[in-house]
Amino acid sequence: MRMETPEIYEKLQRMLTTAGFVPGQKLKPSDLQGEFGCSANTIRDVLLRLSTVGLVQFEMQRGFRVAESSPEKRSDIARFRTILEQEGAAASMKHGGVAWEARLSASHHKLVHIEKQISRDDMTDGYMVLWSDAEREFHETIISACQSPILISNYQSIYLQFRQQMLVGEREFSQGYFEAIIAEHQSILDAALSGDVAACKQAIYDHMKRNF
Amino acid sequence: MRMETPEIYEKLQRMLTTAGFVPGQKLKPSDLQGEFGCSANTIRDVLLRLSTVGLVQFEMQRGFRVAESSPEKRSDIARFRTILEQEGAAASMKHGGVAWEARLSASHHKLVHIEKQISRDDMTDGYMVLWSDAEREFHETIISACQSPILISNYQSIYLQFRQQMLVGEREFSQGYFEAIIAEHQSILDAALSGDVAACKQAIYDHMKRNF
DNA sequence: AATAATAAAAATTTTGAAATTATGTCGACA
DNA sequence: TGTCGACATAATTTCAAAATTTTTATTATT
Repeated sequence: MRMETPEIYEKLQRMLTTAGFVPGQKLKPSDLQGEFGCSANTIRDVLLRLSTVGLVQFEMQRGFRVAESSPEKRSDIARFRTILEQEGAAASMKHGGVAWEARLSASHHKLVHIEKQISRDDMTDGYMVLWSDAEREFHETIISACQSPILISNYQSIYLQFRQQMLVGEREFSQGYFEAIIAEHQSILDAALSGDVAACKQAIYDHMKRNF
Repeated sequence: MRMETPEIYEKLQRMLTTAGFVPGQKLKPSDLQGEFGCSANTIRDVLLRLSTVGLVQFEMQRGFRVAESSPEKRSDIARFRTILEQEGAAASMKHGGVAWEARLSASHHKLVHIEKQISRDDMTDGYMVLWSDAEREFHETIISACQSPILISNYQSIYLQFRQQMLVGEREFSQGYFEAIIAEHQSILDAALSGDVAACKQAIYDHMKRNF
């Protein structure tokens, strides 16, 4: 299966943040080469880039590994993500305006739709991927009007790392879990639209604190 | 002049954050190859890594350029750095303890020594490099006890980008400039040692706000 | 004279192989 | 029996050249 380099990057990023790989697993360019139909060096380039985003661990002369996972690291990433999302949300509320509120409302609506589906029964893999994308879009929309490209790109990076860490956690995706999440997302939306910055920061904290 | 890959990375990073390059300047692997005595592909690897840290701009099929510089970008980076340093400092004050306070005190002492030298007359290039390193060490020490590896590595990255942006600013390195900076560093130290988190955050803000 | 098309040149990306470095196995010695 | 060292194997890094793409220069056409 022949692929262009940007496709390979996307594909590997998705594999690293959704499934397929075990933390700490070795990533040999010569092995992956066959899977993507390119040379080992092209894989190397891609892995090198993924390593600086934190999804892949790289050591000179020792090759690449899937980033390790630990409770401490999970907690660290969650806390850092909280800081960025709080600051980004506060700035968005300041600069956002009606257009931003509309976009936020829309992305939340899409998210809720999927979450309710899952909350009932449909927890198939396909739906989880859909949910994953919708959740990311909602959270990225929250900070999207912060007028800080740097904060946005750093947030995107940390969000992917967060996703990667959550894979191994294998927390209980029980009924109550999704119902709680639905309520939390609603709280964040309400606070954001109400204009109460402190309340919004608090809602984001409450949403994230289970991962601390 | 033959160099190992890690050396090349260090050297290029320093060149990008101290002098030598014009923002937006093209960085051709085939040109730099001669300078470091290695193949163009090795340079490519290094530039690829530097691009994900934000010091170098990379576009598919269009090669590498020194990161662009603009007042908006400078301001963005300064604001983001402020957020990270404030949060990092607050966490350090919480977890730091005496050992951290001692390290902070020591790095500040070194910094002041150099700054007073510069403030008098000695603004030669060599001293500026010394000051640059001491300033970084002081600021990195402030956040060093925050117990968040992620925050620390992100801070280091943004600090380098900040330095790079400051190169073109060419603000007035006048007498009063350094005297003001000395006072600001002192305020940060005092607040950090006093245990007043809010005051420390304020001092950091006051130190950075000239770049907003 | 200006614009579009074409051709030449330059630069970047990809490749496959060579050189270097790490890893694992086996046997010798304590 | 356990440890250390040498050898063989595997993997990674570096290289130089081929293939692709972009950029520049030239020519033709309106």
